[in-house]
Amino acid sequence: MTTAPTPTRNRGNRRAEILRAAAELFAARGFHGVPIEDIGAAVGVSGPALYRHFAGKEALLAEMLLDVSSRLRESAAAVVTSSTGPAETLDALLHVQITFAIEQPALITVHDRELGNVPERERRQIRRLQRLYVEEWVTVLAELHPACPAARLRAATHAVFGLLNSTPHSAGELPGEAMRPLLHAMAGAALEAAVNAR
Amino acid sequence: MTTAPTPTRNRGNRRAEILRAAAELFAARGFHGVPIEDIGAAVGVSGPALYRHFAGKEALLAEMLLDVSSRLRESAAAVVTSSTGPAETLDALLHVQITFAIEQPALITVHDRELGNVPERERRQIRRLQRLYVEEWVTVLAELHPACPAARLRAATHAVFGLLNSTPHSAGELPGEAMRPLLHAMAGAALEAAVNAR
DNA sequence: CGATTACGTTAATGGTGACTAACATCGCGG
DNA sequence: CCGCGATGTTAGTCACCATTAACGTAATCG
Repeated sequence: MTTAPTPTRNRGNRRAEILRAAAELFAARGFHGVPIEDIGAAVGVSGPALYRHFAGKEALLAEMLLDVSSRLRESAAAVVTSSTGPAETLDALLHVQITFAIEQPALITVHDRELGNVPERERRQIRRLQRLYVEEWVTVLAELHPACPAARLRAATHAVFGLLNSTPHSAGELPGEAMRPLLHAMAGAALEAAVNAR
Repeated sequence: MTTAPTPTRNRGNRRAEILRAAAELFAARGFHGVPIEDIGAAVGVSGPALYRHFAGKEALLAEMLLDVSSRLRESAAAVVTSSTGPAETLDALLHVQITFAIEQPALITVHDRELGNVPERERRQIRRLQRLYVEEWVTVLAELHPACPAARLRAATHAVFGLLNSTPHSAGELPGEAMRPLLHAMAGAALEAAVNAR
């Protein structure tokens, strides 16, 4: 206990710690499979201490997913506004999503599994952010391939997300440094094919 | 008389019905999110009637996942043994997985989310089948591209599964008839790109 | 110094849900 | 006709778990 001279230095820290630990647990065992006591235990406090930081289990999940989806959406928006051309923008979007998938596999997993357990109100916000994120991709793709119908571009985008988010499954197969360019190449090729087929 | 008309026919029927309904529910709300009563209700019986057909909730899940993974593995094995060449085999494997993903999205979803809730014993069997299934893919890919390291092929295979299994997410976007060739083209291109490493 | 705030702790409490018991029904083979 | 196996039903039972109560402790601030 040598590292705690000032007990109050953990102001916003504990919250973040809890969110991180909960993400791992939810990803591994599912929202309903994780008792609140386990979340506490994972950060060194036990059980109902969580209620000092969150209104409840669902509120915790909601904040987690809202955070993820707004971070993704913001990154995408930033990339789009600061770009020089559609091809570069697409590359940058791929980079964003790949980085996220490789660095935060638990968050990605929870993000597309547990939306149904978020209370109605914030679920709508999250969905809105997700939709906006997808639309950033579709817009860029449409610029590159105006002839391709939007529905097809949307489906292709979802498929590419599936490809990139597979990272949690192939965790041990390849080192992260090899994974990144592999995913980039595969996703790029898949999009190219989606847009050209027939 | 081996074929009893009325009495024994419902036996296998009801079981299958339950498995089908449970798959939908598990896919939508997660294993722990579905009370056993809801499963019963979905097939018109109520609650504990399930125990006439399965040893328990986990046993039901186990049977479901075992069935999926052995069906996939068997289809793959059949395709491999009856094929004329590696390129055609790969096409046939793609066909198998795409058909499954499009026709049984709920099963696919549950299959890669809920393995953790299967009791140890049958979890091992399921994992074995999954591994064998992946190895069919890797073997064929290795024949086509002997220079590519197996680990890379495995990672690429998982990524392609992620792409193909994204179907549940992009459900409404495109009609199934358009979805099939799109997925095939994207997956093929992604594999091609994966294998042409730098 | 109080007092308030921030954070934890350990006991209830209440609801939910898996599983079991006790009790029908019904189609059949003897 | 009788027993019986297959299949359901409805009422427990018993754990588990989210949430709340009631109760410390320590630091900040007036």
